[in-house]
Amino acid sequence: MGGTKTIRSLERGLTVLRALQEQPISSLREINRLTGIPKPTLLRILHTLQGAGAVSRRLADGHYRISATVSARKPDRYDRVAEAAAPVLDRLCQKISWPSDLMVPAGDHMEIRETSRVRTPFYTVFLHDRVGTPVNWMLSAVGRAYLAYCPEKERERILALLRKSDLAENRLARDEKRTRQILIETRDKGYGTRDPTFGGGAYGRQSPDGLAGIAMPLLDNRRVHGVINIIWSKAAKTVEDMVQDHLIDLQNAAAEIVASFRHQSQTR
Amino acid sequence: MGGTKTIRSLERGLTVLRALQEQPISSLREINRLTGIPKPTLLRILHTLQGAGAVSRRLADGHYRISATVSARKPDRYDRVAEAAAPVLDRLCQKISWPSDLMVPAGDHMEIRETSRVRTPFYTVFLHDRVGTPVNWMLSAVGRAYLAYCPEKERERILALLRKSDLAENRLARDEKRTRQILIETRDKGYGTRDPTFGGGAYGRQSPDGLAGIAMPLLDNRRVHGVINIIWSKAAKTVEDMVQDHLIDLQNAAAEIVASFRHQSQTR
DNA sequence: GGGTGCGTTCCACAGTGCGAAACGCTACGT
DNA sequence: ACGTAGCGTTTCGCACTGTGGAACGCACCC
Repeated sequence: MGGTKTIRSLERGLTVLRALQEQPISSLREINRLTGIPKPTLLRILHTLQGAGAVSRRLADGHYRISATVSARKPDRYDRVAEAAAPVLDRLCQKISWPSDLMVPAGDHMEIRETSRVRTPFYTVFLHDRVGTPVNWMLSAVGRAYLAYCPEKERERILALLRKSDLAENRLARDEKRTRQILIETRDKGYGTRDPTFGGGAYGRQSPDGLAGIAMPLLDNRRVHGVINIIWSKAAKTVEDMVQDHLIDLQNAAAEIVASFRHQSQTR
Repeated sequence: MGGTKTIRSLERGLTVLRALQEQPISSLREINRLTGIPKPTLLRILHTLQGAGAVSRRLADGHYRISATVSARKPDRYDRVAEAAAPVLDRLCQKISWPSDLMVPAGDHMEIRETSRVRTPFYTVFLHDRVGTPVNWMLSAVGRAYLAYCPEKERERILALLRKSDLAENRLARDEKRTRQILIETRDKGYGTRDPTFGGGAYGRQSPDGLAGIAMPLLDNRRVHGVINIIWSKAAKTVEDMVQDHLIDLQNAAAEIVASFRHQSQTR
């Protein structure tokens, strides 16, 4: 056992992996606390693990995330989507300068799981929302895109949940006719847009965020793994112009995410 | 990405892990071929991985085996048992000088999945059989122990299979009454023993191996994960003496294997 | 008994990993 | 607006760790 020499740097690398298995998303500081390894060394280790595809970084806050192909416990389904989405959203943001989010269902709201908001030059505009921020189903571009494309059974379950809600922003769910029409329109266009009255977030936000967005489902064989969007200052550009210029990019991004997600699933 | 330095030794360690994920049981030579890393370096890496619990060695031939807690694809159920059994069988062999096997079901026969045969001083006596060697169900100590303790449904399935067989050594399965009696006796004793006519192996072996054995199921909550035995030269010791001296050790070993196997399963 | 294929050990050298300290950036508080 | 605290990142010189060719030991096979 301890007879021949062991390689310290490798031991420490594995220590980091084990720490990340217990806490799958961690900041540098947390990994440092967990492992006791000095931060400069950790940085080198994490760089190496990243190069080997064993960890990736969350765009939103730079936290380190263990890759699904390494993690021992089976990861949350949406974590795997987030991992696949991160590099694609990053590239998209480099290209079009406006940021994107990945949103996933979370009960009576959607929530942000990944975002390239910090990667845009104008990022101060987008600071309100972080990973985990709840977003309304019925009024948001992302919610509408999801509902329009998800399987009927799932849609019914979500709508039933919303109908029970007393919140003003969920009231629309009770108007079955208008709901249906909105979803049909969404499918016709091929992307989701905000309700004109919607100012971002969920559970009634104080002040509107002044943003606009278009949203596209991550459609994979009739299942929807989440939604990605493009968001921008309402003042800077009309929805029509954005669609004209970049809908195709959003579509490509969605396709790419789904493809790499499916590839990753195969290996497992 | 490549901006900051990466740690070569860690990269290579991960390379080895990936190689082992593709080929979960490999000799040093094979890993060398797969990775291109020189053998002395590999030895150090594998030592380190072993110390971290990421790989273990097969007793039988020293091959390296990726640990179930690291392997990306879900491992064969019995591979996990073998991994848990290896160190226990090793210790047992150190203690009592006679070797053991771990046997698992494999259709119309059982098969050796792990063994401490090479670890005993007298190991030339036991060289006939290796990992993968088939062993008869009805006549062997291990087969009888398994059948005596496995769930009834499974037992019926196996016996039905054997009744269809035309081989001489499976004929006993058609004698329902005697079969039942043998299993009852086995349960009464608490361990399996060979049929007096049995000379080892399966599918009719040329010459009897001159060994005797006692066998104990790896019983876990009504499921049987396999069987372990102790084998020795028939000439050296009677079954009674062996039971007297070491049945308790065999029982302890079985319990220990099941415990560590369950622990390992929890983590996953 | 010589040959072959592997695993393992040795050892001298060079490059690699190391971490304290300094730096930069953002968020907060006042 | 300014100061402070908390993190992530970069620097840099030193020590030591990882490296791999060569030699060894051991089974196994002609």
